[in-house]
Amino acid sequence: MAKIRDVAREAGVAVGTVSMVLNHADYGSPAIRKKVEDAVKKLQYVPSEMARNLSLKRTMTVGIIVPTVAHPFFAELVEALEEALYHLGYKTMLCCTRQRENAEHVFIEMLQRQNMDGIIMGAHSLDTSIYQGLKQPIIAFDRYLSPEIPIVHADHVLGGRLAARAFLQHDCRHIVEISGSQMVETPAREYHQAFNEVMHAHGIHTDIVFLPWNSFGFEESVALAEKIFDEFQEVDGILGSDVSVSSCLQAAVRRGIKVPEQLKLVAYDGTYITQNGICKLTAVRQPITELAEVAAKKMVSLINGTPDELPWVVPPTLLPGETC
Amino acid sequence: MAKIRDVAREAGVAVGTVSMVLNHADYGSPAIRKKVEDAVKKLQYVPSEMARNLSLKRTMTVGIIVPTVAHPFFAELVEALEEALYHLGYKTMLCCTRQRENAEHVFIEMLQRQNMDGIIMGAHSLDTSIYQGLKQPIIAFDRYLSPEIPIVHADHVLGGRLAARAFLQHDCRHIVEISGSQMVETPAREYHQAFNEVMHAHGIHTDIVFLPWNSFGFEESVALAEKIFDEFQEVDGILGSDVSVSSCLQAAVRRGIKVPEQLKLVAYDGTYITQNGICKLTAVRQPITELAEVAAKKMVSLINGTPDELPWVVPPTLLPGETC
DNA sequence: GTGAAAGCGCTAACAC
DNA sequence: GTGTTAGCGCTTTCAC
Repeated sequence: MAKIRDVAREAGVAVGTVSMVLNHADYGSPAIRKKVEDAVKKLQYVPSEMARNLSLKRTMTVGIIVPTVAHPFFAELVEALEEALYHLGYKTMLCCTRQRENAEHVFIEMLQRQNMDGIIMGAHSLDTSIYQGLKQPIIAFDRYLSPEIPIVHADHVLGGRLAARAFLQHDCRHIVEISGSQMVETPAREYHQAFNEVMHAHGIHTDIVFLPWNSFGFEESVALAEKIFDEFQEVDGILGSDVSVSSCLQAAVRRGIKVPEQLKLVAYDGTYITQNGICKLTAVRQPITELAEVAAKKMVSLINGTPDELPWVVPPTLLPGETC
Repeated sequence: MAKIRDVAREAGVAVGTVSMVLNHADYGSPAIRKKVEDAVKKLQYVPSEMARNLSLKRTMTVGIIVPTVAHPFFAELVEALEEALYHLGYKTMLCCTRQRENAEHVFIEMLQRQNMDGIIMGAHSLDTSIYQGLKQPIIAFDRYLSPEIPIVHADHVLGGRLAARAFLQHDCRHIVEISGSQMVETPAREYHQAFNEVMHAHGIHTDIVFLPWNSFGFEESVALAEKIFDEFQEVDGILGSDVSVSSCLQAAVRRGIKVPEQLKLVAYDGTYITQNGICKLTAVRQPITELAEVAAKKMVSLINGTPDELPWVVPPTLLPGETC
């Protein structure tokens, strides 16, 4: 493996010159540049990123922590983040914590070891104390981790109102809301509050049921759907995440409940699964791509210490469908 | 940020001693070890991974290239790989190529720059020439990339026969197979061959339709499902990937076609979506977790130059369901 | 067992 | 402009 010294020798210039030519497009005379480039080609020289990292004290790598990637929302999120980071010149390190609770500690430690320039945290975290006093850049995605950690999220108050507006166009009397675990501190909780406010102002009854902690599989969701139909016989509207609501749709089909005639459904998230089921689900779409772009850009700003003016909150939209 | 020199000074020992104590559990007297450990704690010393990498010429990082992560199969695969690599002490770098064709070049270059110790390649690749003459460890996942690149995959011949056996228990006369693009060189193609052999031996008619190149969305799959029902009115069995077949199931429900009475369905992959739809899909399950473990272990063996005896091919199983 | 010192390969400041 | 050189922080050989 050729190193920079070999290139310098081959080109008949100094090491520093090679480095400058390679890293600064406006350095050196055309003649010198050509000599260096020829030498690089001849020796098939590829600079060592590790040495570069050590010298520059950065890795151009951002870590993403999510509970799982086998879930439509996180899958879209991770893909969008990876894409956004890539275009900003950053690589993506992935950590899925669902199967091992301690993994986030390890990942945070990796951040400290400077293996990564920053972390975008999209996983639930019960123990937020690890984040206290961390100097390195962290951005939370739709999670309250600690007062100092900035957080990117959709405008869930608007989201809740959009969902409410959808239901209000019809004549629902009893709406069941499916929520994530109460243990998780997330802004997403606000959409239920905003939704309830509107519904109660209109005298509509709402019940709320909770998914278990750290539940991202379909199994729990299917089970919960069945339970809802068993417990709330008179339910005529359901609001919940894509996965929850699509499970409800399927359960409804199995039970011969007609959607949207007897039951209205609104999914919160609007990932690809709302568009490709038995029918298109009416959904509040979280602007995942935009959120990912904001998170990525904010992260780069944080790393470079160059603040930007991007808003931390992005508005969701209503995706019309056939279920409400 | 404390460095190793500070720790050495604090502990009253030499730099080399600190390094040895930290990296070799059996080095040094208990007294010395304690002195070092105390100093580490006092200074909150965290070793720099970058410096370590440069010295050791390795990164303990493996890259994973997939077309997308917003697809059940790849989502499960990536998660399983990340998990397996984690337990082997490796970090996971993620690259999704669906949205940018050139990304795999960049990733391969990163491999050369020693940013990663190896790559597990799960993406399609039309231009396999980049892989020629690469010295660094690459493992292909269910893809033929180049003769020298080893490949981990399920036993698709067995998979095809399992699918055939499922259909043969019923009285199908006309089966449509949905296949990935013909442009992709993958062992997975073999399951169609094996399946056809058995079916034709039993005098059963089969047709095959192809998904477009690089198609991993549900949209294409839904469109194809509709097309199949339009074109092949007398179809009474469908075999294809999870996504394709679940799209067919939904299209069938919309058209009032009774499953399994009028139409038998077998999904090839057996990801979580086969278990949580309108009904459980009968499926040939690719052993994703095992495949990921094999790939991860093989990768580590390749990196360390310590060959193992694990088989490269893992048998699939039949997941009983309600659709065949 | 311990300390000094030579790398690992690159970057950038500093003289020429 | 160009060449020299001192780091970046750690690992590990090699004398003591």
